[in-house]
Amino acid sequence: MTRNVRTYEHFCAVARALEKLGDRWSLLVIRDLTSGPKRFTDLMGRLGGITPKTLSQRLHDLEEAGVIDVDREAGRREVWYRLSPAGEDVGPVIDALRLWGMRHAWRLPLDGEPVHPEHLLRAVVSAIDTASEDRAPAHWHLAIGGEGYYVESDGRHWSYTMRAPATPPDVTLTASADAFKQFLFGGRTDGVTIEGDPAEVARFGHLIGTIATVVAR
Amino acid sequence: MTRNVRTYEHFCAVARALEKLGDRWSLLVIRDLTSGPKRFTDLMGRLGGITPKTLSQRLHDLEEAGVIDVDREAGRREVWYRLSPAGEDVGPVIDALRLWGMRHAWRLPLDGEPVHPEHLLRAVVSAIDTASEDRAPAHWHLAIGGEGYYVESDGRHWSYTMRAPATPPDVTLTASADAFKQFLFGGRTDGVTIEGDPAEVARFGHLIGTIATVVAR
DNA sequence: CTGGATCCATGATGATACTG
DNA sequence: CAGTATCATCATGGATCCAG
Repeated sequence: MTRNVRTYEHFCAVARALEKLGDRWSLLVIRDLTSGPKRFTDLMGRLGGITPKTLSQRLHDLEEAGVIDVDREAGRREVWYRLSPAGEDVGPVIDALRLWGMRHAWRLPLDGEPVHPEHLLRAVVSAIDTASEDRAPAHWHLAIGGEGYYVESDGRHWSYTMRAPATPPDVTLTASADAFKQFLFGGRTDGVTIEGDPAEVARFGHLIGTIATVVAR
Repeated sequence: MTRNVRTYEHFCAVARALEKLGDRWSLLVIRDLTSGPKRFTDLMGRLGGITPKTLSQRLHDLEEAGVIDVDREAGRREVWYRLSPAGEDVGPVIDALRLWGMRHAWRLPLDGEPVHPEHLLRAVVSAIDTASEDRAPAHWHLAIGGEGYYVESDGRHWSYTMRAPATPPDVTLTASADAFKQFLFGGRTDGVTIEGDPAEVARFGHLIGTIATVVAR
């Protein structure tokens, strides 16, 4: 509201960007909108710890900043929030933060700390795309906790998506959210089913291990 | 101090990075250390608007986070702050923010708003490196307000530095800080001296104009 | 039930002055 | 030069409440 107090008044594009994106929670709201439009309560559920007051204010600020668009259709209860084109352009900022966080601020999940498969998978994909030379086309289907997640390489880059690519998967993994976490951090395959051509499954296992080469020990 | 209150407690590398880098002023402190070690008062001077209390706290937090190293030599008054290797790795985050700020949060400087040539030049270089196909080797020497700034292309990327490259400059520009600002924003060459091979000078003028293609209008 | 708004407590930041 | 001390203000979190 009193946003004019929160400017830096530097003539610098970095400061200017931080005036719009730098408030607490703002970049996490954008992070959670990169996978598609969400409602207020969807965001509340993902942004564990945020209060409705703060989320409401961030959404207003980001709308005013032109970073998100709000769909309020008359006669419909739900309000949908989605990234504007400017909001989509924040992607590289979030990717850079993720990579830095993996390298320099990584730790195993605390007991009881919520672990969302999407955050885990984005970290894995980011590690593979950064640290592996293997970019041959591939498509993995991961069914985690009943939700479908997809990882693919188009031959040049690895990417993460929540919609199935047109190609059939080379590897299919099925697990609960907790079993998947155990698999990633401990290599334990209890409760994890992996199917596919053995060579592709071996490649999958090897690439998943790439994350260890990115995080600082 | 009570930093444990300021965690997000998400298992997500983005949130983890923001816990260490996301406080107000933190990324601007890092921005101003990317051009080399600085003393407390150097930083106070560049970070217009920060209070000594906040700067002191940010420096402590960033030291504790492993992002900066502090040189306190016994028997010497000055304390020098410089980026640690983890701090140098924040560079891509700041570059991504700068590009976003140029695209989506740009405006002309307000009257009286301090304009540091370094911030201006970094924006120019970022624009050229992002939006121009011309990457042929070059070296520009800009003497602005008595300080030397250097821009060069190694044939693949444009970069900014405060130390002179080994090669002789293709273009030399001399101006006061204000005249340089007028030159960049209005194309006015009053008080600006430009020397060099005419073809290289023309190329310089053209590339400087690249910034207009990056910023959103 | 969703999508918030309101009230209060506390922590973070700012303004100003001052010190080893 | 490199901060600290004090006081004021603002932003955020926690809990609760409310309208459609």
